[in-house]
Amino acid sequence: MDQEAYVEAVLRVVESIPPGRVLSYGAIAEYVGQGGPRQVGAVMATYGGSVPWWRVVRADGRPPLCDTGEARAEYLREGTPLRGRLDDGLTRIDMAAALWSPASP
DNA sequence: CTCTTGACGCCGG
DNA sequence: TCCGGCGCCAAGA
Repeated sequence: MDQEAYVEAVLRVVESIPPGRVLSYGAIAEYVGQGGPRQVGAVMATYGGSVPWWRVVRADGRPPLCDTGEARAEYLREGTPLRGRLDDGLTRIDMAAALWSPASP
């Protein structure tokens, strides 16, 4: 699998994530079956601008570090399952409820 | 060829 | 919860 195919595979998965749900970098890498979480992150850093990047989160339920606050607004708008207080800037995602599986929509 | 770096992940302390 | 360390894979210096 060449670079372009890998990038497309990753973007395809990210675009297929329904509103209100999320996937972790690791989960995406696992589903694509190539590379690791860091590779997915690298793809997102370059081409993430054209996909719903806020639906891609860390395995521990935190949004990407690069998030400047836009993600939190999206979660509120889409009704993504969150945990804890939302006004403390530490928006965490309820992984158990929000994690989505590409294979079983 | 080696070393550093990164939108990561897991295990302690 | 926060912090640090180590593993991980690929790209760039």
